[in-house]
Amino acid sequence: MVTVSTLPQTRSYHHGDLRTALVDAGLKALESAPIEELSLRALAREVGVSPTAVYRHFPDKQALLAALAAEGIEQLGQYQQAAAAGTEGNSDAFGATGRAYVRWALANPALFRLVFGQCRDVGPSIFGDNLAARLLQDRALHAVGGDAAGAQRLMVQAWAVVHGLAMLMLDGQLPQDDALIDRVIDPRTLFAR
Amino acid sequence: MVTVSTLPQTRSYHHGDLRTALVDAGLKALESAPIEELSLRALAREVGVSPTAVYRHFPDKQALLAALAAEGIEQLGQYQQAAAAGTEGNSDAFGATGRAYVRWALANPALFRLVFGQCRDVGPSIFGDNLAARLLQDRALHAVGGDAAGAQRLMVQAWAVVHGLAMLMLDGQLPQDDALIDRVIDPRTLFAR
DNA sequence: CAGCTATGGTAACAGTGTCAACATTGCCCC
DNA sequence: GGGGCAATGTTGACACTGTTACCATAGCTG
Repeated sequence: MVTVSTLPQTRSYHHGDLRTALVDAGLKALESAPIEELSLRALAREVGVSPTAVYRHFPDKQALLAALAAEGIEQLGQYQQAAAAGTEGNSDAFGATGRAYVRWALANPALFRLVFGQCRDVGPSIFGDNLAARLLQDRALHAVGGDAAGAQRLMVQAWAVVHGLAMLMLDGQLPQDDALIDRVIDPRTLFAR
Repeated sequence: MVTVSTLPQTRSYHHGDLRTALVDAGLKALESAPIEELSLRALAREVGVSPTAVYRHFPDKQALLAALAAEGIEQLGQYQQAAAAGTEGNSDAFGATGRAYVRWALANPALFRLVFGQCRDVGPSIFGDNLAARLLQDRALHAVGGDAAGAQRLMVQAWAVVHGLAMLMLDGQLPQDDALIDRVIDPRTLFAR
């Protein structure tokens, strides 16, 4: 997504596509600042519009944040899907998508936090109906020998490891070390077979 | 900690022990409201003091939050230690402290978030020099057969699972189901031996 | 072209963190 | 015991925030 729309040169009274301009500005802001420092007025200023114009497109700040989070989910999903695509049938597909999850989080800290702080049901969005999700589910089923409950458990365990590692690294509790990611997310040592 | 100090009945100009009163009020506020809704002025109002009196004891809001986080670390550490105490020598000491970690997080959501969002180096505080920590390290060493690097990896993996599960449950991504905690944090299925 | 509706702007309000200047108090030392 | 000083608390103000009520513009539709 992120249709840049940097063409409001016509400086007319109406902006043209304020909504996506705000979302884009928000995403850009989140690249270099934490969520708490994201202000509606600053965004409006950035886009060259009055503070209250935002309210023609979002009922409140929460709604804008939700829109940003939706973009984040989309991007994370695509990133995971891309990571999984290269490893079809590979026995390490599970690990590959997990490492992609963590790397995306480290690359987009504020957006990652926003996604999980703002959205309910991210799980279905990520583990839902897409390539990466089906790969994971298949692999989980194989790993536990066709036991559905066991596969469910394995999925949650995997999600927890990956999410926890990302969070601990984002919060500075663990070094953001690429090699550490590989060492921790290693299906050979992580889960009992 | 949490020395209640509810004895400012003398209504003198000076409060007596404003600092701990503010910390206590902050901890109480975090029991029923998220961090973003915690305001210096509200806290001062609660304690019966002018907004700027806070600045005689904390250089800024960040410092107050840090003090609250320190209390949180203390409490979490004690809770873990208590959980580990009952399982000395037990083969499930590892799992027991992990489940305690998650349960404490669910019981103190805002404080848990504050601890990990505010403090650097929580790891050393928790895995440092205390009963729970030594239990964990011993158990990790035994599990991997005396290999120090392997034990380190196991510790990080365990922390990640536990932290991730707590976060996902706090953020509503997974149901806050007690049975689910037990199912996920199960050393028999979690780590390869 | 008239007018309605979508979109944008102005002014204002309550609330926030923070600073500078002033007030009060408890305590130490002569 | 009294003087003075440092610790502690207060007042007033500033810049900023999200949000609302009301007004202005402009683009589409009849």
